Amino acid sequence: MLPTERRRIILEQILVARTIPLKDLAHALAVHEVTIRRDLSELEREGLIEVVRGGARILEQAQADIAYEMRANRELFAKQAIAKEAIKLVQDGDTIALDASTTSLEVARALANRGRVHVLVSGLEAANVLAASKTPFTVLGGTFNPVARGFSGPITELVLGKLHPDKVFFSVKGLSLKAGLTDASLIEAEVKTRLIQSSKSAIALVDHSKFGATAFTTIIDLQELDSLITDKDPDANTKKWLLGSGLKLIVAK
Amino acid sequence: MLPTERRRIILEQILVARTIPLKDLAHALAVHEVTIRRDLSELEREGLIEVVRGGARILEQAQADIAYEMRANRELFAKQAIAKEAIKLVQDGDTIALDASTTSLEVARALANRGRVHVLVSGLEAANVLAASKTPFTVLGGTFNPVARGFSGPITELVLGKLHPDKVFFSVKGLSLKAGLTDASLIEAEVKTRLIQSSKSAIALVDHSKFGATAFTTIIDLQELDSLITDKDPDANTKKWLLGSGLKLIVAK
DNA sequence: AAAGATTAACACATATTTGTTTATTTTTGC
DNA sequence: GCAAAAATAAACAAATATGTGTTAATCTTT
Repeated sequence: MLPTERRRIILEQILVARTIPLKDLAHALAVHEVTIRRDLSELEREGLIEVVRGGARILEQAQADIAYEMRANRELFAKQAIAKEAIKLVQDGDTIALDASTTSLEVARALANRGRVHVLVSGLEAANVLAASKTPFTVLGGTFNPVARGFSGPITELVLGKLHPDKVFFSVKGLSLKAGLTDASLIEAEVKTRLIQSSKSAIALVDHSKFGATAFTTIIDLQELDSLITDKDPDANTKKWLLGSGLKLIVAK
Repeated sequence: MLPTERRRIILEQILVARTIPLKDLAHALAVHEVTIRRDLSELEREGLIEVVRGGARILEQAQADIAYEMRANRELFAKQAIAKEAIKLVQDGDTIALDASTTSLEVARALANRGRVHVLVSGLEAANVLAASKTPFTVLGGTFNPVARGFSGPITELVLGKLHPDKVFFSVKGLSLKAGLTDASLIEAEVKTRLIQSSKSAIALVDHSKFGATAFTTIIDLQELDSLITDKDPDANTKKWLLGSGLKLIVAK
């Protein structure tokens, strides 16, 4: 195991437990206490945790970053498979809008260097990915939200009122029969709703871990959706409901 | 010399010469040809150059990135000194606008974690710096310009029409008696002009390497400027001209 | 075919990572 | 307060990884 990987695991552990004894880490990772101690100093130097006697604890200010990183890596394989299907829907000359989700980030990666498209992004990471490639893109603008690592708020709304992308790809926190497509934050959900309404075609990217989950607020009705891409077949009831609303269901393999 | 530094030098050489023989590099850097060869493979792997028989050549698509990096590092010390003076002008509760220049990037770094300010940025790098810190900020939005690594165009103008920051810090390409404050690109200059006009106070950041230079297009009249921060005393004539227009001249030491 | 360029294989020096041991500091129970 | 226990820090050593140069073999170009 690479030192980097070990440190990532340590961070994960600290994030869920908020505080963790050094001995537990040494035992769980089967390395010497001194090694863990050195890892913790390194993570402290990076400003992610605070070393305390007997172990370490999370720094409040680093929580958003770590949580984002974990979110981006969770079900990464599924997200990549979904992104691969997503870009099949993209045609030359299209203007593509992406929300600030980690699934859309994978779409941005897949879109990089594809050429002959213009991308509209609302997330900082997607902007960085596209800036490193040669894909032309426009940032929506707005106030930075450290949790979502995206831009939202009145400036974003202002810009969205003027733009009409051909296709919007977006992700959700939950997909359930009783609540539909839901998201965790009102402000982020508002951006998604606006994006969807201003675009000619809306495509939801929903990996299987979102099935059955209900988050805080509903984004849109299923009727407004054109396609839904996922990585596993949903259960029969959900499938029936999805297909019943007239959308195109794409299952990436 | 660190391998990284050697590779940076190689890139610089390739950028100016566009193509360079392997032997020249080996000789100039006083290392074995094999070492250069391995450096070149690494740079090729990173997508920055193409290895050809006898040496290497620049990849068109990487040119903007490398040029930006070089620009950001040129006169870095001067830029940092200027940024240090700049943040002395910032007061708690201020809304600060930054253009996409590499000097403003240093201001963003100096501003990070200062707290109690809201920053308005038009450059991607500054956004990344602020996102890593805890400083709240808003991105202007707009279409990404790979050369300036900033956002500009109609979307940016739209947003600027609505916002009125307390202070704007911006840099220029040239400062000369005959043309005033000038910049290289019309589109970028337009963003700067709008930024300056919408803000309550405009502060130019001009390191000494810009003295006497005239770039393509004039940004604003000196009269519209409140302060000018530089790192070396300009010549007597220029100084007289600057002070004569009623602005505050700050020389960082 | 000869010259030049590239690749591959090996060796050496240096840097990094990890564990062990020992000394020092901090905490805790009395 | 003091002594025992626990935690930390410092110094050293072994193992591994990385960077560099040498040599020899192979491939391109002219």
